[in-house]
Amino acid sequence: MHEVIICEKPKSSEKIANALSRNTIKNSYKKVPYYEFEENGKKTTVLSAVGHLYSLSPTNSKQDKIFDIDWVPLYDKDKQKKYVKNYVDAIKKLAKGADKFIHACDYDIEGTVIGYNALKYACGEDSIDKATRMKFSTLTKEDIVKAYENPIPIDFHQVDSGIARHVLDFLFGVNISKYLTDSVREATSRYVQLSAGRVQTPTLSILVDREKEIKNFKPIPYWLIKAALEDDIIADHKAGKIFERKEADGILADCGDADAVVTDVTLRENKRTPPVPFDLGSLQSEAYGVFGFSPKRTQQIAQNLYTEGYTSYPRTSSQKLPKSIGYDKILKQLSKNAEFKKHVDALKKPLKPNEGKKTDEAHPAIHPTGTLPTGLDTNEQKLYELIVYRFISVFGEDALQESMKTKLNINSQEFSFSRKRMAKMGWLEHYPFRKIEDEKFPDIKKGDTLKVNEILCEEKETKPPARYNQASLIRELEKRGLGTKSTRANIISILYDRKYIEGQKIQVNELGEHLIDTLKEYSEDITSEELTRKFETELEDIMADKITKDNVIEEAKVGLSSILDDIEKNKSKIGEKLYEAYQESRIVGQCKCGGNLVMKYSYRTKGTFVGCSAYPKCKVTYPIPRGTNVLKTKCEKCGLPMISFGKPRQRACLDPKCGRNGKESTNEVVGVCPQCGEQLIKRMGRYGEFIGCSGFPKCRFTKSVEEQEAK
DNA sequence: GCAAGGTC
Repeated sequence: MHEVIICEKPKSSEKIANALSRNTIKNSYKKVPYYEFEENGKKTTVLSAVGHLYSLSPTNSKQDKIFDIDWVPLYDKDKQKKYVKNYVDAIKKLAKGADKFIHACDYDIEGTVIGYNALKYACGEDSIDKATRMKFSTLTKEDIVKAYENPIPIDFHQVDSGIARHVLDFLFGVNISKYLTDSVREATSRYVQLSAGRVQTPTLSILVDREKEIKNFKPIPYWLIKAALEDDIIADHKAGKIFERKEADGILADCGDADAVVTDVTLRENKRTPPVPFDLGSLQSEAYGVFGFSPKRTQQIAQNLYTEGYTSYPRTSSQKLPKSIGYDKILKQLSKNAEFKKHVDALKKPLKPNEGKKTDEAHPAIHPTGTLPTGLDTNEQKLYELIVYRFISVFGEDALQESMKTKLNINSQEFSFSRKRMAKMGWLEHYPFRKIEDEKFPDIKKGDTLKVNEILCEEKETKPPARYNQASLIRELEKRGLGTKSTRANIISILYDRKYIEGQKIQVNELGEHLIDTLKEYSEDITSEELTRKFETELEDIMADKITKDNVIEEAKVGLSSILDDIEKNKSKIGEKLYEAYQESRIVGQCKCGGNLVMKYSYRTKGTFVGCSAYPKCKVTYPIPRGTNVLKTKCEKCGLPMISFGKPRQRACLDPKCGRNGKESTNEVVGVCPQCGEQLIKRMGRYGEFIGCSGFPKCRFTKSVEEQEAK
C-alpha cells in the first residue's frame, strides 16, 4: 500500500510529514525535499508543490479573441519559474503507481486548485478518483493528525469555482489588454504595451479619481489667529479656521493689547498601548515609513529572511501570536544578541502579547524565529531588526503620555495651547521607530497672567487631498478587498512598469488617465470593484452548485465578446488617442529651443534617454542611465528637470554640464532622528542633498531625501 | 506577451 500526500509548499510538507509519524525520513529529489514514513505496512510519501504549478495559456495563439485556453506547466510560460520544474518532476516520479492520494493543500480556493492540478497533471488523471482531502486550518500537530484521520472527499464545486476565477481573470485581462495594445499598433504602428485587469484597473481608477479631485480642487482662504506669549508660548484661538476675514478682524480688535489670563490648566495621563504584531500589510506600511522600502521590496526581503529561517512566513494577514509559537523560547534565543538582550530582560513577566484584530487561518503574525542571522546585507538587517523590535515591544508595558491643556482669555477671546511629554516610555523603549513628543511644560496655574507679545493673523488656504503613496494605496486596496495580501505590491509595480503612474507620491499621467477614460466608455465594469463583486457572487454560486462553471464562463465570453467587438469597431480612434496620451505622458520638461523634452528609447543602446520633440531640427539629448528617475522638480539654476540616481539616492540636474545640483541647501529641520532623538537636518553633501542627524559624529544616522519624502 | 494568483 502506497499513499501520497500533496502539500502546497515545502514548509507545510515538512510540518505535515513530521506531525504524522515519528519515523519520518527526509529525502530529496532534484534538490526538492520530500518525506517518507511507514506505519503498519503502509508507505506514505509527502510531496510538495510550490504554489501554482500550472498556469492558463492559449491553446491557439492565432485567434483574435483568446477564448480557448488550457493549463500548461508554469515553467513553460515563464522562464523565471524554472525552479518549478523540479517540483513537478519530483511529484511525477515519486507519486507513480501510488494506491491512494491525499490533497493536503491550504483549505482555501487557490489551495484547492493547486492540489487539484497537481493531481490531474502531475500524478495523472486517475489519481483524482483515488484522492481525498485533508481539511485543517493551522499546521499544528493536533490539527494535522485530526485532518489526516478524518479525510473528506474533494469538493469539486470548490475546484470548479477556483478554476472559474482563473479563467475569468484570464479572459478579461488578457483579451482587453491585447485589444488595447493592438489598437495603438494598428493606428500608429507603434508598440505601447497596455494592460487591464480585474484588480489593476480599479486600482488605477482609484488613483485617477484622486488625481481629478486634486486637479479640481479650489483652495479656500482661511485665517488662523494665534497669540505669541512670553516664554515662546504660541496659543491658538478657539475658532480654529476662520473663513471670514471680517470675523478675524473682529477678534483681533477684541483682543486689543490686553494680557492673557489663564482660565484653566488640565493635566492628563494617556495610555499608549503597545503596537500589535506585523501582518504583511502593516510590515509593508511600516518599512515604507521608516526606511522608504517599496512594499514589493519589503516582501522580497521578508521572503529571504523566511527562507533563511530567521523570520516566520511573511504572507500572512494575522496579527496574532499564539502561545504555540513558543515566544518564551524565541525571546530567550534573541537574548544571545547583546542589544536584543537589554530589551528582552526589561520585559515584565508573565509575557502576554498585545494582539491585533486581524486573523489568518494558516499562519501567525510575522515574528523572528530566534535563529540569529549572519551575513545579512544592510537592508535585510534593517528589516530584520524592525521585525525583532516590533516583536519585543508587543510584550512591553503601556507607555504613559502626560498632556497639559491650557485655556486662556485675552479680553473676551478664548485661546488655548497644549503640551505633551512622556511620563513612562514602556514599550517605546523597545521600539525606536516611533516619534515621541517630549515638550517642556511651562510652570503656570489658573489665574496667572501671561504677557502677550503679539496677536498673529495667518492667512492660509485649504489643501487638496493628499496623493497616495505605495503604502497608503496598499491599505486602500486592503480596505476595498481588491487583490490579496500576496499580490497587492505586485499590482502597484505593474502600474509603474506600464508607465501609467509615477513618483513616490503617486501621480497618474496622461496615459493612465486616458486609459481609464477609454475603459469607462467600453467596459465600465472593469474600472471599478464591480467586476470583483460580480465574480465573487458567481464563484459562490458555483460553489453552492446553483450554476455550473461552464455556464458562467460561456456567459462571460458573450459579454466580453461584445466589449471586444466594440473596441474593434473604434480601434483607430482609440489607438490614436491612447498614443497621443502616451506621448504626452513622456514629456519631462521644456527644451531650451521651445520644444518638449521627451523620454525616448534607443534601440541602438537599448536604453532610455531624453531628447527634444523638435528632432531632427534640435538634436539635444541627455543621458538617462539605468536606475535614474526623472523628477517633477525643476533645477533652480537652469529650469531643466532634476534627476535622482544612485544608492543612496542623490539628486542632480538633468544637464550634466549644469553642475552637480541646481539647488542650495536649506539646512531645514525635517524630523527627529529615530536612533538618538536629535534633530534630522536636510543638508548638502558632496553628492547632493541628504538627511543627516544633528548629533553627528556621535550619531551617524543618515537617509536619502527620497526616503524622507516617502513618509 | 497580455491577468491574478500561489510560491521559492
